[in-house]
Amino acid sequence: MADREAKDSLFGAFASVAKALGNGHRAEIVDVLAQGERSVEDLAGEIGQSVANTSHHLRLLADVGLLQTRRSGTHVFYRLASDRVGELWSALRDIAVEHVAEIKVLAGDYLGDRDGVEQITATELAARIEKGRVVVLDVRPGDEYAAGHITGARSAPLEMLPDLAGSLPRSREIVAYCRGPYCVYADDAVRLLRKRGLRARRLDTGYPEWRRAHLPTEMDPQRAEAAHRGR
Amino acid sequence: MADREAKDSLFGAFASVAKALGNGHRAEIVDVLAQGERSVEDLAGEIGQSVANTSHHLRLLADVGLLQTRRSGTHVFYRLASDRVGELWSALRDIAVEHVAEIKVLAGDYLGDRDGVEQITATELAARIEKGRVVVLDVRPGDEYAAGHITGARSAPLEMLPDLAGSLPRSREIVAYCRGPYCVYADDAVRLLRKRGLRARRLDTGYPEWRRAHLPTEMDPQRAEAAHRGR
DNA sequence: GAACTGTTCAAGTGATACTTTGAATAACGG
DNA sequence: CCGTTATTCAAAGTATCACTTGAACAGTTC
Repeated sequence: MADREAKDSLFGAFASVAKALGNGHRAEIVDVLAQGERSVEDLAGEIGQSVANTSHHLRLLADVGLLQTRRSGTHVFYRLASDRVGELWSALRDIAVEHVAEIKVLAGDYLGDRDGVEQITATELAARIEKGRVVVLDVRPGDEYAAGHITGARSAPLEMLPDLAGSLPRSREIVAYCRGPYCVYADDAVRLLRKRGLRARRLDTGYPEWRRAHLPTEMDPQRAEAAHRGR
Repeated sequence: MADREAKDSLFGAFASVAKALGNGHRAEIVDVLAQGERSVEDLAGEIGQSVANTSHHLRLLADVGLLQTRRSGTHVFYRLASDRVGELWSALRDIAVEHVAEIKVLAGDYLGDRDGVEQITATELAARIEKGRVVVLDVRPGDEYAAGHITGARSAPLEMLPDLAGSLPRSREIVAYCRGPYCVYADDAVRLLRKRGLRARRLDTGYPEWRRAHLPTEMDPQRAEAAHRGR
């Protein structure tokens, strides 16, 4: 059939998008960008690569349409092209966990022992927030909190958590959350808090999943205004 | 940080799943398997590759956990590891279309001119079926129909459509569907039927999407029994 | 055991992927 | 305009990997 060639080209184009995600560093970039936009320099630090190399990977992702850019002064900010890209990444990650036995081992190596770190689902947490019976801690870096967080959550970056721990109520349950299911911040936070005798659990997912599920979020007033102007 | 290495390994493993989808032939295989299980030989014909090469690609997909196999006599049947894999593929395809301008061109090259091929959404079709005001035609090959189809649909493989066309009511609207949005069968069917003066449209997606949306489906009684035994 | 189907192996082929380097470009502050 | 800072580009280095084929091998059925 003469269509063969056209069909191969079409499916080759579909595949090129998958190929863009088929590299560990680029996967990590997408994972970080699911939190919100970031500068090249920022991302380079986050993934432990040179700026030039990071820029290279970013360009590749942008070329297949997964990322978009915005220039602000001397900085260039990259962001996911749409929420659907974040969903795609989540789906890929979940399927990998579900079907690749090896990943459970690797996740264990990275996250450390999760014994003693109890989890809570997003729907359950949402219900508890409604009833006002829980303190929610956002343990991501401060600027990620400012860019958007679970409504009512308090910012508690890991470095500041030891200082904050004293002011937390012993009577109420504490739930920490961070970037996603494969982010260590919340685990570290829960371990620290439990060591101090507080009742702490972690959200089983992270902020991007929460937001995409249309659960209540809010952002730093300044940011909200800026985002509004950007529309 | 010592975690760097562990993190790279973890994200590398996530990326390996994406890499498996990052090849045109493998993408096509997944697309075909979304209709139901297939033998190696069958798939080789479908994607226009040698059996050896197809087996190779299938093994790669199975190794990252996206496919599973079943042996029946001398044949080995491959299938998607779960519905979620089909969803992942759909999501990838949709994002590619949404963000890669080039794909619209390639799709046009493959599908031909879609002028005159009106579409109908799944929800709209479901509503019309309820009211009994529409004839639904499954224009995929007969065995795909047997493996599962839209409830009430009539099997009308493209080769047999010219013979069947005469028996279709001129008073009612006809909707043809096939494997998915990038499958040409339904387009060809609609063009043929319209040429004969019938009112025909195509479903904008395909059978896999319909089933995953939990809209009503049924299967060949024999198949249903076999599937039941397999549980 | 003959026929059929699928897998594996070894080998050929061709190229691609990733990273670094150094220079170029762009925007800003003064 | 100039120096500074941030990012991108082009090129080269490095390593290796991806894809396909043909033939041998293995499991199943008749």
